[in-house]
Amino acid sequence: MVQGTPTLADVARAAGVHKATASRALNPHTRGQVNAATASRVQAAARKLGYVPNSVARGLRTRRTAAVGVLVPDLANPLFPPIVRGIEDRLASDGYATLIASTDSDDDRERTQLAALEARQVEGFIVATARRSHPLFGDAAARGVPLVFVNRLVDGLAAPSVTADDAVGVASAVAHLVELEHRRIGYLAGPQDMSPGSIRLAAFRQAVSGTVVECAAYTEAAGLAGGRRLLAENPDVTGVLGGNDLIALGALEALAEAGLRCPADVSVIGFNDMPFADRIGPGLTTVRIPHHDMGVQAAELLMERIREPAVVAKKLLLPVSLVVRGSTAAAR
Amino acid sequence: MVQGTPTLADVARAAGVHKATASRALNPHTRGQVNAATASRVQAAARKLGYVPNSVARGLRTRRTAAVGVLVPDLANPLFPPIVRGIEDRLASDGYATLIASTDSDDDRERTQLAALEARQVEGFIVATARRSHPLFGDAAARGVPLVFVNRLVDGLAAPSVTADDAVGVASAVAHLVELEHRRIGYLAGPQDMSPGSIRLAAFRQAVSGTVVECAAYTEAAGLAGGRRLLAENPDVTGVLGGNDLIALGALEALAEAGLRCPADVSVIGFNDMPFADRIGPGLTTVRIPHHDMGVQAAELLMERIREPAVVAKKLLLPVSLVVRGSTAAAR
DNA sequence: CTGAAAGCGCTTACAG
DNA sequence: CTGAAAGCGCTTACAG
Repeated sequence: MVQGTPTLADVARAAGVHKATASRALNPHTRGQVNAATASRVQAAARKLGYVPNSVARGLRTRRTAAVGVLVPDLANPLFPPIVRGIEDRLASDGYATLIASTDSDDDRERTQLAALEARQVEGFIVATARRSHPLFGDAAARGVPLVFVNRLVDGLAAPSVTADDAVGVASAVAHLVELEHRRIGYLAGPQDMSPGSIRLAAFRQAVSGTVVECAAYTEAAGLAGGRRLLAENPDVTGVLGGNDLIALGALEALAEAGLRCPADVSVIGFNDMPFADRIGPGLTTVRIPHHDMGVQAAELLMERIREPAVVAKKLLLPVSLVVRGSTAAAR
Repeated sequence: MVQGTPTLADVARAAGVHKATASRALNPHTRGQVNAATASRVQAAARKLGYVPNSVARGLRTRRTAAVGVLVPDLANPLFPPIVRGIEDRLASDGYATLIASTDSDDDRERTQLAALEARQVEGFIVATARRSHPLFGDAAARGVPLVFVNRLVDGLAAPSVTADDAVGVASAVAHLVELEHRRIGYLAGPQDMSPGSIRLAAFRQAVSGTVVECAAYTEAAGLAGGRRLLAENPDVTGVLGGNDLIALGALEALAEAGLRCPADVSVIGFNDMPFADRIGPGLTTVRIPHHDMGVQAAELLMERIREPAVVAKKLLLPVSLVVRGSTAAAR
């Protein structure tokens, strides 16, 4: 009598075969090794008993858990959910599970979470938390842990990555402002210790000469503080580019504080096209990055890496597009 | 010579003890059974080798994987990330991993994802996808799978759950409109096959008599369609309550289409206080639910359930609060 | 306090 | 084509 969840041994007994045979009959890869009649007998027994293979046992035996760890700074940050959703979709299509961990960009939590997920024998990681100089992930890569970075790059590390084409994004945002005859353009840069911050800033400097203020974080609060500083340093500015949408939102607040209207007095552009950017203020003009697809591609790259660890690491730059909304208008 | 990741056997060899002893020395629960000197020798060896226990092997042996499955309709829906973040935080503090799956409220995907996570031997589920009548989860509960519902209830199921106090939320929203002297109030109800939809609608009906339009989904598009219908049926309406924030956003669009201003002509209230509700339109007045805490409490309840499966199921109603912003004003 | 053995549920060379 | 055996890396009664 079978009780609890049935095991392979139960199925084998019910079908009158050895459990090795039952295993072969049930696994699509090995089904060909089994007599067709036997195989269907086993399958019938499995169905009848409601047998579901125990993934933990299989994972221990095969050393393949079909699970992947995803490290994000904060799942509640609107940038990440669509990326994670893309990851999840791609992984699920290969039967892989998504283990998610928010690190709050805290070194200790990062280390702990990475270790905990490694202990669970995940087959690889998708990392959205990396700073430009980040020994933790350099070490992991060196240890041979399959790793793909998404929306982030680590300096000097030849690991696969999927990022948006930040440089083109900034260039097209600046071009848009220039076309609207803005001549005094300010940039509220994001933190320079993460790759998007430095890449976008470099692109801004290459595109135009303007006042640059570095914000302490990719947050509204930091954008507000940065916006105040920008207006203090350069009160005549007519166009402001934010390092991301949240910084741009903070900039909108700084403008309002200063009694300036957007876009009548000052145009503002964000970056990322986060959810509801179209509904905020006059509608935020921003650079759209393909969030969901970034997740999908990152998962795809990781699957490749897991299959072929030796293959050369690809760095994917996904195309961006400027989305023009109400926050930009001709210079006054 | 040890190569690859060290196992318990490697540690035992290095410390000159049997692996059973090594296991006991390394596990806080059993450390007391081991001579203190031996224990520290083992721990030193483990540290030196960089030993990390293999969770998969442990899980197979102990039947406890320290992993939990979380089922959401769509992680990219702004309602869920803060809840999931709360879940994750609470689970991580007990060393539990969070396995996340988006189901798109599709029956097949739900079934598949549930089965896949069960096959991975997760110890329980937190379910945010449940409809009021949902045999899948009724069956799972009957099978003895530990289950906690969050933001959703299943009719007639005595499973633990964490929901916001929807009835009080709607009552306070209506009271706010009434206080502002609104007399013609409309309600854009969410889908009635999910518990928040029916609970909120019942609360609305109890609070006031007004025009009710049922929206097909908790989306902006459905809110727009519903808003149009509401204005067609009741052009004099001065106060609109949305079944959630997204529906309220759609209502704002419907008003704009009809040439009505918010709040000058019509006041609008949402539900949930999703991220950036304060930045949308005139600032959305809405009922705040404690997203993060709902996640934390749901995880807490699940941990209890896993520890004590027989204990009576608690249903937690978390307090809500009306957040008054620019989208509501005195009736014209 | 420690060791030897069994076993969690699978898969997979190895024989036959 | 099928079976018997070993083993993935742990934990835990059972002896001693």
